[in-house]
Amino acid sequence: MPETFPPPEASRPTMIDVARRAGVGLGTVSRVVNGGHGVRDETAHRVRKAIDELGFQRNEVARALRPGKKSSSLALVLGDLTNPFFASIAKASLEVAGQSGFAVVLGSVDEDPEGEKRAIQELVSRQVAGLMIVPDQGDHSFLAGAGVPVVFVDRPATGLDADIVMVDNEGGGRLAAAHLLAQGHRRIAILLAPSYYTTGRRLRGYRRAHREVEADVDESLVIQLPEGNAEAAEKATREVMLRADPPTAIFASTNFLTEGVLRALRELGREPAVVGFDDFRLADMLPTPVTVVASDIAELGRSAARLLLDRASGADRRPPQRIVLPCALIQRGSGERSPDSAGNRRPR
Amino acid sequence: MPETFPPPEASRPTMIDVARRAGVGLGTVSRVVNGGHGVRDETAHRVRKAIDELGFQRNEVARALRPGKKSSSLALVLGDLTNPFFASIAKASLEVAGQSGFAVVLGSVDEDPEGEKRAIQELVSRQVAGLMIVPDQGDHSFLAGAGVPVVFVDRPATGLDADIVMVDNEGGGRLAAAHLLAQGHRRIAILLAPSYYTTGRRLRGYRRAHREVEADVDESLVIQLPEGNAEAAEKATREVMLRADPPTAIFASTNFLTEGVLRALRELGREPAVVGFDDFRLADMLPTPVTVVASDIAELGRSAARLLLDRASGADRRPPQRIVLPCALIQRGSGERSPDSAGNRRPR
DNA sequence: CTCCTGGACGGTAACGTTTCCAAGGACTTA
DNA sequence: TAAGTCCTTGGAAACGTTACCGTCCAGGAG
Repeated sequence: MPETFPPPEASRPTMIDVARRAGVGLGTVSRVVNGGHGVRDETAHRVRKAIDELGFQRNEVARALRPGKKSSSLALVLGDLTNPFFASIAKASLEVAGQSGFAVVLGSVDEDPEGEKRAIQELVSRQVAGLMIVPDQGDHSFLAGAGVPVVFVDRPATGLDADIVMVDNEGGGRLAAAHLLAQGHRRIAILLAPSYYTTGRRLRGYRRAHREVEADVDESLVIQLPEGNAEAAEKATREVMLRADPPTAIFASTNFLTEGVLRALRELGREPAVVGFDDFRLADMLPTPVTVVASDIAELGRSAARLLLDRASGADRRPPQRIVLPCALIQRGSGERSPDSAGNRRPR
Repeated sequence: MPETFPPPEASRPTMIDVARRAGVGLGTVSRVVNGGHGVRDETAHRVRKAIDELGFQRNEVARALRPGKKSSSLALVLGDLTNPFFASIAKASLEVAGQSGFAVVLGSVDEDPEGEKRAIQELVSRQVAGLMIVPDQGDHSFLAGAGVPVVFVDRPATGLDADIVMVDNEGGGRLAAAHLLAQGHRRIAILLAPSYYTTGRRLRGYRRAHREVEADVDESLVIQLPEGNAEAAEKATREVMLRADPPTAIFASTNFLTEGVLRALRELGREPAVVGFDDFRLADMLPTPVTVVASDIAELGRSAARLLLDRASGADRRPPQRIVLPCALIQRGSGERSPDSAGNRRPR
């Protein structure tokens, strides 16, 4: 016979069941579950025994219903998890939250900025204890009255005075450009993903590095891409390298962009110096290992989660914090090519 | 003066506030919010107006408190999000769930199998509507009475008769080995991560491919690694390649293992044929592009989420399903090296 | 011995929603 | 016209927990 699947709901035991079994009042069970202050040892023991026997587990939803009590979940709103950058943030924040018994609810936002707002409000309606947001531009003032602590990650947002954890983008951009300039490069293309706050800062660092050695920036080498993916970078690289006056070096301001640059260069058989922003897996295994400006992305996630947990618990009442993590240059080869070697060279 | 931060909680409006403002009863507001059946258009309109004016948003926690009503969240329990394999699953399931208005609560389990159990029970206590689990071995019978639908992803688990979505591991293993055998390879090492169900099946396919061409398997080339990471694979590869009778080809049964193999080979300057299981970013950009057996990982996540949503809504009452996705061979170069070229060759 | 104090515990009112039931009105049918 | 039916609506109970407010008892002080 066709058995019914799934099996019928077995209702889980509640505190009332525990109280009955232990022969105590409901309030006492609650006290035991929440740390057991003001309960005699012997009573507490009896309650704990009943809990074990029944396999009782507190219903977190009912708990979160009480006023003031937010649920023990943090929300994390970010873009494409397939991007190792976001994945690292997610993993790290998950770890920190988990250590404090907090779960993490994920909201992904590949779509419009309107989708981000919707996702955030959805999460707020789930009474999360705090929000970690990698904002995709746009105004976040609608969160002002939500009564939920917010930490922005990787980039700031307008309309809300909240904590933020980010990377020293300007310093990193400067580091990359300065490294190339120091080797004599004077025509350094920079590829920028559209409208990200971060890339704007990286560009600033790039300009500053030029100023510091009194080099001019050829504005035609500051390339704003229509999209932030590898394909756009590949196309742009192809175009700029085929110009009459190609750059001798390329600074890709994002890990995906770096990938696109490398693809285009392989196809063209050209080898300008290349520095990428953000490290990526296998960067050291490519035909020419890739020099990058890297930072501790995981720490970004960890700091955000820590900060948020402190805010949520009320332990931290300081004005909004601004945590900036340093960047470091990792030299692997692609960024150490001299300007002369940038010309046409057909490998293999 | 030091202003207090964060600002005091602004209590959000409830249905009761909406009812008062619209001059209707509480039940009517609920009906409107849930689709508005059985409410006169004019009344519904008045209620919606009040909702907009107050900026009301349903409290999902209170909603989930009602018996039978699970929260509109799915749980996803998996290992390291930093592994693109898991990240793809997470992203895809997030997308599908989001389209149905479901959030996804993440539980990560890098630790012991005991940690997995704890994480799962935590999520159950949050009244999630369903669980997607990438089980890390071990018995899952403790979920039998939980009354929550479960879908296992990528590998089965014991102790619970639930839906499962996975990849044709045996077929993929066979595909890889057969490809190498067809080119004359007869000494094909296979690297296996420890105790994963999946790698066991891949080994099976490897053996089957050998049987099909009546080739013997040299058992010393079936290498069980102590750990499933790149370092272990690197070490094992070094050892096996330095033996008197090294293999002419290597089949790495996992994306991380493939990476380790490649590192070791680069260091040794040897070039046996290499086939990896699971595609990975930049595989085509390496000095010798890497041939892999790939499957649609995102589809794994999508299927799991779809199945779970159907179960949760009660729309699907069939006995446990078993969805198996196919694998395909992607030839890029590393898997097409002939047995003769496997010898010592120091590139550049 | 009586009164008071304080710790331990039981009971109960919320929290915000959904759902069920009953009531009222309009309309149909005989 | 009376009875019945359907649609709309309001009200109240319930979900499982926490927090508050009593009550009870033991023990100490007067």
